[in-house]
Amino acid sequence: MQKSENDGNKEGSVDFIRAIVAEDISTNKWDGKVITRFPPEPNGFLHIGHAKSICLNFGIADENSGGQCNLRFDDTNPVTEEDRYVNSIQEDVRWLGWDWDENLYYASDYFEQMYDYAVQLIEKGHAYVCELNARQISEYRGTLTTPGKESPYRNRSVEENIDLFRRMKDGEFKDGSHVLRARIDMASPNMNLRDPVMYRILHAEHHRTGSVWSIYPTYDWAHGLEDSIEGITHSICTLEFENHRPLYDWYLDKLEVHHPQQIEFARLELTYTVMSKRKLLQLVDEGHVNGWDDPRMPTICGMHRRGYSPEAIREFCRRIGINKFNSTIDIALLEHCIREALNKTSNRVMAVLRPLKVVIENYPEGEEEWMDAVNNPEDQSAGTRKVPFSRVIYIEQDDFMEDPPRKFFRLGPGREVRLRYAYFITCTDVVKNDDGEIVELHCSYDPATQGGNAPDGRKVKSTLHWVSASHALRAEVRLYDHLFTKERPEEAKDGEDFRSNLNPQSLQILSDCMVEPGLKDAKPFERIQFERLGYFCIDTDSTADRLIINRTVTLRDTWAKVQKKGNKK
RNA sequence: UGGGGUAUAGUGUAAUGGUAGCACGAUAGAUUCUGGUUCUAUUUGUCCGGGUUCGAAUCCUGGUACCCCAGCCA
Repeated sequence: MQKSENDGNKEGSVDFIRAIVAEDISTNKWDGKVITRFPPEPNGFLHIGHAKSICLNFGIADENSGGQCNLRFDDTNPVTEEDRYVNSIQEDVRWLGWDWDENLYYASDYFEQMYDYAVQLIEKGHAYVCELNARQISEYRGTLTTPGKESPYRNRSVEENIDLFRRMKDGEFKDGSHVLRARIDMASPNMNLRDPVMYRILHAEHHRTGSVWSIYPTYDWAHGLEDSIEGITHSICTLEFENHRPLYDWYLDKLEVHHPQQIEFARLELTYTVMSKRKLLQLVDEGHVNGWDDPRMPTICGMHRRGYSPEAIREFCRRIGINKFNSTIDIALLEHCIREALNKTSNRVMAVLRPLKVVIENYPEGEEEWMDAVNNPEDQSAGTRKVPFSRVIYIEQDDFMEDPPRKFFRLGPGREVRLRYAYFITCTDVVKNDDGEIVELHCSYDPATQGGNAPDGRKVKSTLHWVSASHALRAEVRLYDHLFTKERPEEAKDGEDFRSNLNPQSLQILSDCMVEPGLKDAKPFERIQFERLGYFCIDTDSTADRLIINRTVTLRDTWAKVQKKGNKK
């Protein structure tokens, strides 16, 4: 995984972060070491945006000899964090293909040391206990254009601060009554430097430390320390923390401890979806989707269930690059990456989503043949299989038109097409019900075309997939489309929000699908291609007697495009 | 009206003073027992204005636009 040879351009072209790392190695800045970290807060599920960060941090560690990437849970806020998130995050990172070896850490492991650091700062006169309430602190902070006011508690003695801080820790005070603040500059143009809060009182049960602490460090105080304690060399984070860097610098300098280099990059945005934890949570809570692992969600577990492969996600993260400005990636690139990966790796199967019965009248009743079919034309080693053929089969409703337009190559009255791996058939009759709907086709077959080739060399314009009626397995297939109808779901009318752009057709359930019998023992998460339709994945809801299958993504479909264009005219 | 960032085809990303390239998308064609895959071709770009230079996406200068910051969230 050396060098992301960014898409065929000159070798050695790397993103600006990797360039910094390479430079630091060549100058021996950190004794040639590279230690990064992925620091999620265990209060939610990982999504594709996190994958970008994961691939960056673990990727850089992986590409450099002796590199190391820590998985560190930033668990400084007990009221939102839970063990189940710790578990799912580890699962997702591992599934994506990364390994933190022994380097699994928790911010809460450092609570004692952070407390000592805070005492040091107090002793040096750099921190004080403030008894202003939250609203007052906010008022005293001033605004973007006007300086703040100093807290009346700002000039307490060191002794008094030490005593008060200890009592905060010992649980003597109520939530919100006291905070520990850094003593910096209430007039700083950078709001983060206007005496930021370091500790707040929270009588809450922490998922790891239980009730031993009644004060908890804020992110801004804790995060730089965590990196410092772990000896992180390159602390990679997202753009919004750029404004916080001077504060982290200040803490680390006052403490005179190891000082990592922070580098900021832009978070991932994707068209037709939302990425913020808050919005994703809302989708789940309000039932717009069926949980965090709903295959429509951009969560890692959702994409896993949908049928995405880790390789495809990693390739996507490699291709989107790293930058310092907000950009929105076209979801078509993600879809391209999954098609590219699955084309090479997934076995082909025939399945009919919307069955149309076809009776081959000159084929002997009660007879069956097992046709040879190639499992994966892109991979010889995948071998072949046998597919049963008989007198009554199903084809796709879309593959027949009674009055076909010029560009429709498939079956129509009097037309001849090939049944993949089977025979050429010609439509001889169309059977309709009382409502005029087509319910059945009668066809004849040419015995000489067994296997799918005509000895006389005649061609057909199209090849259809099919299943034998008496052999086929029934299945429920879930078709997914973009979760939102707009490229940028946030762009909603006045008084409405992103939910107004939800796509009512993002999930379509087909319950009478027919698939090859070979899928009998398919297991959840198994990925396959249904020929001519798309890539699919066995869903976790699947049981021994009920096959449930997700459509990951369609195949590229030029016929659909032709149709669309026709409709517009 | 404060501070911190950023600007290259439709989208994303290269090019650190020397031919603006690549990918995705779109379009056209070839091949094909998947209207898939593969292959070929076409299309569109340096935010704007000055300056330095033989030569500027790159350096200087003046604008413009967008993003972030006023949680005891991370």
